[in-house]
Amino acid sequence: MFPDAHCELYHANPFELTIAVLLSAQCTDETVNKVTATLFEKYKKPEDYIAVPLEELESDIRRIGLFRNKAKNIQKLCQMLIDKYNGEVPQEHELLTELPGVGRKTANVVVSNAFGVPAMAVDTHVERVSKRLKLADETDSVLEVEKKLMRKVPREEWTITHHRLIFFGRYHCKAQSPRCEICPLIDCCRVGKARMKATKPRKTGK
DNA sequence: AACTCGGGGCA
DNA sequence: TGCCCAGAGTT
Repeated sequence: MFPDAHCELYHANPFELTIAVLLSAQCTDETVNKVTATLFEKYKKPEDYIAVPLEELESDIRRIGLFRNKAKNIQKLCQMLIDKYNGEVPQEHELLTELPGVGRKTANVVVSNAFGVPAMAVDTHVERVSKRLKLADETDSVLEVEKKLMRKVPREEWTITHHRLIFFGRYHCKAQSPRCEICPLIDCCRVGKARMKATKPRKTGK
């Protein structure tokens, strides 16, 4: 769907994408990819996830953080898909957020990457980068950041923009160790220059 | 707004 | 070892 998406899970079908994004909360994409690689071999449809005991599903995703909550949510989610949507993932954002474990960010990722609806998915990376680059105020909530980004970027580029910002935040403008010394956006940054000055003198014998 | 869940990755 | 991480739900 998005050939330059930074993460394998964005190339999955709507159902697998939903499961993968739900699993990705509070852990890195590399970890999720390792688990889903084998998980999607064993579980193909919603029926497959509820056909096994909860303990077995927990064990299958045990390497992911928060795995107990996530396993429980996945089984409830699959049951809801079967009961209400004929086993398919609904395409409406509002219906998606009614699913257990699916919040605003996950729903935005699903509608934009699986169904082609432009959306700005704001996670911690997008929030941090947006605030550093003055695309939003430091005290803005996640929702406020999302609105400001949508205002600044053309609608048809919302989806690819959140991919770019996530990639930039994950691999370059990191939370704890941003690579300010080689950053081309240093002049637009709220904290970059001050940070470089503060971390520069590494051998001041005081 | 603050708290909790939780194993993996990284310094 | 300690600390943080592609969030969501509850209080």
